[in-house]
Amino acid sequence: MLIDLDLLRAHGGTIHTYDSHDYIFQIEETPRCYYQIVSGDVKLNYTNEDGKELIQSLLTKGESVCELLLFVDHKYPVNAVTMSDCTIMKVPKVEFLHMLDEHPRAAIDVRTYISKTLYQKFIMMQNIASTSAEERIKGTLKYFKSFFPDKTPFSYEVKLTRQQFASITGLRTETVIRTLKKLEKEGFVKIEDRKVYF
DNA sequence: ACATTAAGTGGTG
DNA sequence: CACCACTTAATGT
Repeated sequence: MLIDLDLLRAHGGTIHTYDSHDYIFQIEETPRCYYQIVSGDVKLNYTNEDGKELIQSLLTKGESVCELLLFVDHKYPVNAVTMSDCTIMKVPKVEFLHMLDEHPRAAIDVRTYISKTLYQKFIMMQNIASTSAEERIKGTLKYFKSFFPDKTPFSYEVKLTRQQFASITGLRTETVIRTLKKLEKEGFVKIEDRKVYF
């Protein structure tokens, strides 16, 4: 949990519930609130000029949603879409900023969180900049698993659908499917009941 | 049982 | 690889 819920509540925070596939905010909207996921999964996405969805990042409980936009004067560059039923703590921007002034600990946590996610962005950018689909997928798998404590082979199950995986790597779902099968033959991943283990 | 979504296959450019 | 067409498997109501 990035910031204690009671602290957020004490600064104007309120709980909101969303159904799966709801928009928390959309591209071009002006950021006015801090959002912290209490439960559920959220994706940040946008549609490219070809009409293809590209996922910028995946967020889960405890994380905040595009909080960095509260520190700069820009509109949202992505949509925030729920991927499941969600409950989210929402705090008005002004009160959130006041809270950071009054609680250095929270300010440090936010700074650390932003740094961490920015670092992850660097890693993903390098993965996606790879020329071959195989390297992109390998890199993305390693990236995902890096967040899990169990480092033993095939201990990590990819929870994403092939389609979502494609939207993250910028590849076609057919390419993801075929490459994944190729990686299975190479022993890089294991596939059981259509589930991918790495 | 029927509709919908995801996985998988073949073939073309 | 992307893109298109289509089949098969899995899920949902």
